[in-house]
Amino acid sequence: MAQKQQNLSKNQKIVLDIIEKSVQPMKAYSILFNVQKKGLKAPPQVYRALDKLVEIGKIHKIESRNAFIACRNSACTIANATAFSICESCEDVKEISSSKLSKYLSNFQDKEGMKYNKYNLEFFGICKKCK
Amino acid sequence: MAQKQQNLSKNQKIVLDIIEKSVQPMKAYSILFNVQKKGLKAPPQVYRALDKLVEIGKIHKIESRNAFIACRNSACTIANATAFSICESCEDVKEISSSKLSKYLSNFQDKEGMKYNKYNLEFFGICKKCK
DNA sequence: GTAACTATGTAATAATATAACAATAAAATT
DNA sequence: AATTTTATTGTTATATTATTACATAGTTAC
Repeated sequence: MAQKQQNLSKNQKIVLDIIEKSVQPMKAYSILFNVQKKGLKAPPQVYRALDKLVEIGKIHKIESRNAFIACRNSACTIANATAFSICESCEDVKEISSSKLSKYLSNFQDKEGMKYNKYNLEFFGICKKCK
Repeated sequence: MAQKQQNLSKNQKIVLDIIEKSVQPMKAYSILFNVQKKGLKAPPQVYRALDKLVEIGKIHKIESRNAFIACRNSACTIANATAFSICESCEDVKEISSSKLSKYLSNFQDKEGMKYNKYNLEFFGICKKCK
């Protein structure tokens, strides 16, 4: 599914483009290497774009892997409720889009009654292929 | 609650000790700095201990913060089902121990029926103090 | 058109983590 | 007790991930 790329700056488009073309999460320096032919030479150029893209929900950071993956959710503005399944063997990562799960977690309240505005959930296991 | 420290090596005890004394998550190099008086001079000494302590569930890594916190759960062997609440203002981190939540997540299955053996969940918000 | 804001380019460096290798110590086996 | 195996330690160097700081340029709002 193609994503709207309006409102994005030149560098943000370049970085998003390379991430969307990758099935798997990409590491920042791998992105940097891949966009050097497009003129982005230094880490801050990549990290700034990444920060913005994460902020607006176009991509998500897989925290346990320090890697970035394009958001494939229909809405694609869900920067605040993310869930992933990660295969510990082949490192395949998939975003989980379960409205049941997201409802459950968005409504979750801890004992002190603290209300959360954001969560990130990472599941680990062995995928079918690797079994 | 004091934790059993049998089976732990010298360096593992030293590192666990410093983490348990801290209310808040500690970063690896902050730990290193703090244990230098005890003779641990180099990063690998700390990282090895951290790896082992994470593996056996004595501590957990807060992935979004690259920091380590002592496990306060009664069982304290829960290395495979972790949930935290993180205040984005004061960076206060608390481990969530809700059997309801852990049951829900441990039983969660995605569309492809992949079964997970591990998860990590991080909630973000503003804590009561900071409100 | 100028002020305020956003984005860019660049160099340097900070922060986080691992590889590789030599040496010791502890546990298990005989 | 000697041997083998396994886990742990110490150390140097380096790899990987991310930010600071500053100069410049483009855009938007008034």
